[in-house]
Amino acid sequence: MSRLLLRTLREAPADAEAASHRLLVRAGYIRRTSSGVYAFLPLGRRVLANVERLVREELGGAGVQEILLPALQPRELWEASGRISVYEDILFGLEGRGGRMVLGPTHEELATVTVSADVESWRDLPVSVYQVQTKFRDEARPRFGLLRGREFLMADAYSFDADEASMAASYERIHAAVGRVFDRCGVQYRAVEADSGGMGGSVSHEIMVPSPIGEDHFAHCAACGWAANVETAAAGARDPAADSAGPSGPGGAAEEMVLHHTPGAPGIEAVVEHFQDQGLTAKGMLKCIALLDAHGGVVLALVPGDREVLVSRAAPGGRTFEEADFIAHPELVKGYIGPMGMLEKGIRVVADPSVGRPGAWVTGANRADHHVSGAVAGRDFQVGEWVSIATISAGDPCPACGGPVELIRSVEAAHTFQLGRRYSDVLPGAVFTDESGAEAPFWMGCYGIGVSRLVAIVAEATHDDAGLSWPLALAPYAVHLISLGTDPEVLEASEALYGDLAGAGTSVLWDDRPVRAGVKFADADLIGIPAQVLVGARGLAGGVVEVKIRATGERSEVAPGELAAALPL
RNA sequence: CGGGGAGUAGCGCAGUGGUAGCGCACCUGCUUUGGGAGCAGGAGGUCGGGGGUUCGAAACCCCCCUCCCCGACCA
Repeated sequence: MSRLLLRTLREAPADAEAASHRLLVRAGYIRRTSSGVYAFLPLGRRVLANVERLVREELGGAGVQEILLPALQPRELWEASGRISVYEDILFGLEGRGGRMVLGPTHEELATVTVSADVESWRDLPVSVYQVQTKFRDEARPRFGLLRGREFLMADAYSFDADEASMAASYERIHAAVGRVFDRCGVQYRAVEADSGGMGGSVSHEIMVPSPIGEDHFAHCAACGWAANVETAAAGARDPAADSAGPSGPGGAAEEMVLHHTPGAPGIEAVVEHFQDQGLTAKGMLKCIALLDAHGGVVLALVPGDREVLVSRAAPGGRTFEEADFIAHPELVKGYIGPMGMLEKGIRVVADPSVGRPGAWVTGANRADHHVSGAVAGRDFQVGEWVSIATISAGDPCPACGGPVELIRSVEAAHTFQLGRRYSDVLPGAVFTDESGAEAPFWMGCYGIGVSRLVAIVAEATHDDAGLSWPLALAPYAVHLISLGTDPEVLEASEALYGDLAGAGTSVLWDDRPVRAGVKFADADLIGIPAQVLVGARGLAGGVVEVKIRATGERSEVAPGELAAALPL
């Protein structure tokens, strides 16, 4: 340890917010070099290598073959797959001699063309590959140290199959292997239904680790175990009485709609404020969101004012209106949209079932600075399609069993996708010859594990006030051997123990520094190696050394000869 | 991208126009030595960069860069 590139800090950098970030920096595992970019120092590198080892053992054990794709990718490949527009904002671009290049934010395109070059026949399938690679994403806001960086390490796997059923089987097998990586890290996690987002495909799951610093939420049903990311989970059918029970505000019992002048009040909050003395809450507002579907058609999505619209359900492949879209569609007045007459104008009106509850709504009047009250579905406006498009909230019924769901803050640790033919359909040569002799595109899956992120997740989950506390599987060393004092007898005994342990294949960090005991204790707790072995003159006089288990603080005294048996290895 | 804040020694910070400082860390010596020691001495700075105001700028003004926070966005 006296020669290790390591300096612990008593104070954390001011910019470190998360405990994992502060401690990893203080304990000398990582150091920031620019926003969202970190250097791994010797201790950090060893933890990272341990995550990689688990990944290799589990994915390799599931029959996935390790490859290494370039980080440097031709921009053309992204243009060919059509993902350039989705990823443009976060791509690091470069000018190269051979044309424009990008630093890969992910590797679906490259994996597809690389594997397809060597797979010609259905006889070669299924096949799957993985790599552990640095990804580059110019994140708008890097955060929490290793948790969200602009450069980070990911293990990404890709499966190739001849048909959909086979793809699903590969997906099951590899998804299970991904789960085992997390089992071995000792973190609590849950696989939840997820949105395919920019990746494409249909079925998708995220491995979510509950954490107070998580940036995502998932909905979870304790009764049946159903779980889904709130970005994809639609609220289940609710008791209409529950939704209409709240005050519906002005015009609640009106026979007809009433026009109100509501100057400068776009948005739910402003309108609720305007009518607050009449008891209006967001639940009594009808939220109307203008969307463009995948073909450029206008969709008006209706949900109660206290909910958000799930764009991926209301208009699959579509997006919300931007400024230019409002200019192109003057009948939709930004901030004052109402559903009245929209269906008749040929606009698709999609409403969440909860919009059909009894009672009237307050909503936009399709006229600047005006809202209406007393709007009733079926009487004052028509709905074309009833689809569950409202976000789920805590307490909503579970879509699977009807029990109440809870929302859990969490970190996305891995994400897996059944991609189908999203990439093989559009990239050149991503075909094989099937049993009938015809050319067919691959059925693919992809699987990403945030390797460097996992280091932060585990640090976050296992630390205490004194510092880090690694599970054995990820610890930079298994044993922290601490020599107390400079007594030659102590150093001699320490060196002998070091030799015994190392000889038996145990990784040992030996604190042979000529510093005071207190400094060593504090550093050892900060660094968080699972077992500490204390060698001091006091113990040696009685023929023993001390063992301290970092996670529990449990201490015991053993004879040096019996040390190996006393350690949790 | 919008709003807010911050850049002074490796880390944490003070410094309202007149010789650039403190704590931790670092180097030397002595004492100390089982939970972040004490004393003495020492080294380390383009005060983020550029321009301006001034006899004089770390400080005041302008531009730029970097970093952080809230939001928007996002496998």
